[in-house]
Amino acid sequence: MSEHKDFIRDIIASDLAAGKNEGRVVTRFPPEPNGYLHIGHAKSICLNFGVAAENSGGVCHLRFDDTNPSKEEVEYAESIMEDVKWLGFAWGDKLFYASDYFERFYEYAEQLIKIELAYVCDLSADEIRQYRGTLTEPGRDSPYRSRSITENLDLFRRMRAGEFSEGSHVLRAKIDMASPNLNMRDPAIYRIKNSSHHRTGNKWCIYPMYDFAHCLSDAIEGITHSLCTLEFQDHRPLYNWFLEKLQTRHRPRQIEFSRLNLTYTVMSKRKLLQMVDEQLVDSWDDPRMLTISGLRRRGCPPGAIRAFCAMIGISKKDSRIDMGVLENCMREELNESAPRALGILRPLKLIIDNYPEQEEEELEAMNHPKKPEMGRRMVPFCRELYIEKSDFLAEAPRKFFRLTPGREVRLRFAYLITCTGLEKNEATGELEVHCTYDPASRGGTAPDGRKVKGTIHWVSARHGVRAQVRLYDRLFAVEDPESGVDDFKTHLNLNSLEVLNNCILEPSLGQATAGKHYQFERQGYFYTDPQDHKPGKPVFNRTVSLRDSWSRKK
RNA sequence: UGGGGCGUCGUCAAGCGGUAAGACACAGGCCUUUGACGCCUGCAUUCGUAGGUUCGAAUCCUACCGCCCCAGCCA
Repeated sequence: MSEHKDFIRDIIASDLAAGKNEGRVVTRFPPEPNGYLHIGHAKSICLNFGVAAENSGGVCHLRFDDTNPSKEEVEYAESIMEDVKWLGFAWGDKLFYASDYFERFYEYAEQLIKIELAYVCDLSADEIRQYRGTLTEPGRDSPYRSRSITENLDLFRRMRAGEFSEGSHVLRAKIDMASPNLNMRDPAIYRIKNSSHHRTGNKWCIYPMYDFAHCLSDAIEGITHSLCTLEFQDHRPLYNWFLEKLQTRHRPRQIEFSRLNLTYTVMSKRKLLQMVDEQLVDSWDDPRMLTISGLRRRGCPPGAIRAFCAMIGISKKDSRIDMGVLENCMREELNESAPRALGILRPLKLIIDNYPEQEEEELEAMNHPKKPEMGRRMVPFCRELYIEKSDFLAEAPRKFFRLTPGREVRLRFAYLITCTGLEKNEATGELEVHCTYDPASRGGTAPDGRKVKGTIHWVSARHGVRAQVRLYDRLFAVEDPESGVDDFKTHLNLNSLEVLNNCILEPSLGQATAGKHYQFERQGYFYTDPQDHKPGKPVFNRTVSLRDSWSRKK
């Protein structure tokens, strides 16, 4: 559990100390089911569910903010529930839908009309915009602003009854057309929409706007602290206005914090949707996407996302967090939990000239260098192996601790070998590295105790299994794809996906099941693709590479 | 030029009048059968700028500068 203190937790603690809300702490995570959740939502989920969990008796509701049927779908609602669960949070029986309150919202709206604080306006959308004024000029009252209560009630009821066409009428709050806060210039609170709703079907043809529905939903559920992002700061006066005028029993307190931004990616649902629609990525769960489902498919453990959210904190400052922070959280968790294995991404044949042609043996390997309880396994060894292309250099600098003619290295868990040269196989045209091994060094240490700095990984050519490995990189080539005048898509990293089809893995991985994490030693963390991987037909996604101070130095 | 916010290390972020936490990144070193992991060391005389109050200011006051959000019948 995060022990992090931030200004929101401070406020909640002091509200509690002041005896507010009868000591209750009730938060809510209120997604609109119009897209998939991304890591920005995870920040909010961790905050809301986290705050509830940290306070005894605290509760966090999951509430779908489904007031705009033209954008919402059950598919999205289902994915959202799956994602929240996967992240490790439980809402128990506190699952709500704003649409379940439609009748109550309607009653509240009539009440507002009866106290002369709402009116039906016949202006068109365009006219309303013109009447609203600008940032520096006040707006003008709508000619329909002074309709009588009876007339408003009649009109509003006929709106509900479906007597009017979309756009012809709207119910507005009567506040102040001269307010410096544009949200207070008689905002629309109900509009006519002839679309069928994913939960209420065709029961309604008028739907409440966010500003009206959200505060009331919070009040109905007895939310104590309504946490949202910075862009809603200007809506807070409106939020409070509705609750005060309607004299609701509960008066939740809205508190805003800054959204999450990460380098080399975009975060808005709109842009993610665009990437999916324009097939710049495969789908919402493309492992390159920072959607929860994309991260999951990539192999990011939920705990890494929680650790990340705890690490970045909560504040009101606009920020853009380095993608490296997220990657590091993945490494940190996977380092603890992922069993090790040997796998060659870009194979290069290695022939041990003094190893008998027909001989084979099994060598013991640890599944985790620091956790003996994770066990050991046997890996087959023979005369011909595959090693990583990048582990051989015909002409190497002094600091290159890998294979190069004349130099000795260790084959992980196996033997010390000395490279004798590189040759081209006349028959196959394949490049082959040749070496000799020291039979006395079985296991990887020489009896004479000589030091060998380099250790490389390998897979038996005779026993290894072929696999597809997908390497993912950041989706965008620049830190902030949204800055500047260009369309964000012009900054796409064209090499964000590399598919390797000739990878050779140690045989034990051939039978791995889908949805399993491994560390391929010296390379990174890999995850058997939940959809495409089958035992016998392995497909691995690279979740994140290992840190590599060697390549960074170069 | 209206209103609402925000400005502390490269990036996040503590600090709430008593003399700049921590994390990530970065740089060295140690360890090492993963150039991984781990461990150690270093890394803001300074808190957007300029004044002021005070024995004392990142914290209080004033002015200025910069960045973000708002003119949906989206959320």
